[in-house]
Amino acid sequence: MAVRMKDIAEDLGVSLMTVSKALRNHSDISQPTRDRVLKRMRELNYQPDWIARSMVTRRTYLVGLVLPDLMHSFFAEVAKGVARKLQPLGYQVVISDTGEDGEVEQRQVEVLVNRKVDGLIIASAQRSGRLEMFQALERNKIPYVLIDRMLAGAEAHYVGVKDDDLGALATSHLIQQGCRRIAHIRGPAVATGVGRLRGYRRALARQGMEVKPEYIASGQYGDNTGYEAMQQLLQTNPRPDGVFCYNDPVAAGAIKAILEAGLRVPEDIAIVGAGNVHYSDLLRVPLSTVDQSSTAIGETAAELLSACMQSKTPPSPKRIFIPPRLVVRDSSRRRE
Amino acid sequence: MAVRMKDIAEDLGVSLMTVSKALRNHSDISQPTRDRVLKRMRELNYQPDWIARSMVTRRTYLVGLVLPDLMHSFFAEVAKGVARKLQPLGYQVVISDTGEDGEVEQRQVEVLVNRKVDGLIIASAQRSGRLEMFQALERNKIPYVLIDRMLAGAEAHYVGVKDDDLGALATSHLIQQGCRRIAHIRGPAVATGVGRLRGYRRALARQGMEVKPEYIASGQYGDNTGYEAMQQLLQTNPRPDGVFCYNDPVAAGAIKAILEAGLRVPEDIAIVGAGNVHYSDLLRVPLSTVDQSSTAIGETAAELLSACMQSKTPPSPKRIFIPPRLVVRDSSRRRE
DNA sequence: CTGAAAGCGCTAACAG
DNA sequence: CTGTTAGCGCTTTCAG
Repeated sequence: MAVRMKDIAEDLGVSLMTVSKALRNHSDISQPTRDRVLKRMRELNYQPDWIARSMVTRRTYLVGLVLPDLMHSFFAEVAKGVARKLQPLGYQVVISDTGEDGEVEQRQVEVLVNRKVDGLIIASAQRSGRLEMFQALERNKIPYVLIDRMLAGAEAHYVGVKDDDLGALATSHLIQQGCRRIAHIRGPAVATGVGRLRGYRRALARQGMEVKPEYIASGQYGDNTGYEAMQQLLQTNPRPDGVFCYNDPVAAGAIKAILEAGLRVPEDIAIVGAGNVHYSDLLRVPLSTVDQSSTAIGETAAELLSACMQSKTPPSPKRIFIPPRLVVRDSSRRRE
Repeated sequence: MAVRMKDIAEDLGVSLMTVSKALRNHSDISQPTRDRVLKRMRELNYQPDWIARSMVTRRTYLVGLVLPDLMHSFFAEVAKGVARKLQPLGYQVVISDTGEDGEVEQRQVEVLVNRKVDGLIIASAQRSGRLEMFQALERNKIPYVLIDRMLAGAEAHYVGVKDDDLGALATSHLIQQGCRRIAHIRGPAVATGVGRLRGYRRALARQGMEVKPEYIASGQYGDNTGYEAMQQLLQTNPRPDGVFCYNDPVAAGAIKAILEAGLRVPEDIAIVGAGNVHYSDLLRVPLSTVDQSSTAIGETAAELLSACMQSKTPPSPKRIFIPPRLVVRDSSRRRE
């Protein structure tokens, strides 16, 4: 069927080995022979069988990308960044959507490991402290890079923002806009959720403002949860005049709830999200948010992983922090 | 390193073949032996080496999913549907984002074919008439299913809506809402773009309404293009009172342009999009749209492909049409 | 510089 | 029912 090295070798009257070496630019082969072989390869449109090659080299040039939710455009953008960097190097990216479920994630990672991926990039849905999966990866010497969500205790490579800073940045902005009763719709119990909450607390504390428990509502990561959490916050008395939301979808849901209640954004309640999803600008009220440079995260993680896969000895864990960037749109603009 | 069949065989004092057969539930093996083998496999946590297996079976259990844009949540949803169906069958899905570029698509498909995927699901960015890629797939006997965008002339499996019907449905709805000057922001020159335009024309013709060339603006597939196309439409005189947009992102951009011009949606101009992206409900004006059952498309395509990959002889091309469903929200509601 | 030998881990085909 | 033989297409090792 397809052309094999053997065919080319016989065709040219050389040995199979000569062909193999010529293909891979091995040094111990004469220029004329190499040229002759390469020329014939091109003519016959020879394509190396990577399966056969993998069998002996034990490398697949497959990389797993494990994400909580592809529908969240933040992660779709990360995926683009990863693919853009890795494909030119000959890697194929296999995406796994875990649906923000730690158990599913563990199974998916196992599948990818059985698939013999050369490395993994993971935005983990593991609750903090659940390190088994990563320990297993280390035992098996499979290089991996965490993105977006750092795992306390994991001696792993990480690329993403410092969530404390992100939370503090968003919250401080609300304070500057004149908000005095600032609430937070918090995310899941992963690093991002926990860190942003911590940043929110830190910013309030720094201003000597009180952190009221009833002002911390539990959303998750989707717009429907933001909608519900906001309805709950609207019941408090006095109600908040500013809300920092875990992410943009949650913020979009929150805005919907506020408008339905007959209140105005930002006049009655100012809103800030996080993630800068690409449609933020098109929402009911254009959404203020904190940009995390999703594409850069993907690209940086890809570069880091590629370095790990190259080097024989695992490099010491690197943490690359991307500075969060405030993007002010209408949803929080109360002062000029 | 990892446990191999050979290890288990020696461990149990049977031949390698016995182990191999037991694993795959071959019939000619006694129940006791099978049990003994399987038990030991579990104990040693044996994982078959799929690369070695692929080498001889010539199947990789890899499926390529080729999409124009992962950021468009319609396609992200399709991807979820595909993965949900295919993963339980042991397939791994490899997603390729072509950026709506036919050339990139061709290269990506080539890469996937070299990767020896067992099959492909493609929402193609090829301009109509560009069939080479598909002919090559057929020559190589690689089963594939087209989704979302049918290709005229391709004798291929297809899952998606009839775009003519979709366009007619949206346009008729605008007519029913009392719009009399209906414009269209058209998409790229792929089946969806062409078909929706045709449906738009058909609906107008059926009502004896004139199709004015200046009412057909060329958007592409992103919100920025919708924004620009709408600005152009606003220059026409008289300006349209209803616009059917190629897809939801385009519609979102159009709404932005209208509001910025100081006009109201839907009172001055009613808008309908297509695709029912998940955030449609959260936009400036909640967006009326035509739902295409993205997840169902993904799942159905996956099932169809899986059938093709199973059967030895290629089944005759099947076309599965999913009925488009109108979702009316505020952006087009002018009458109760 | 070139090539022969050995084998990666598994399965298909057939022999006992 | 069990096992033997012969590869899949390639690379690694080592001898010419």
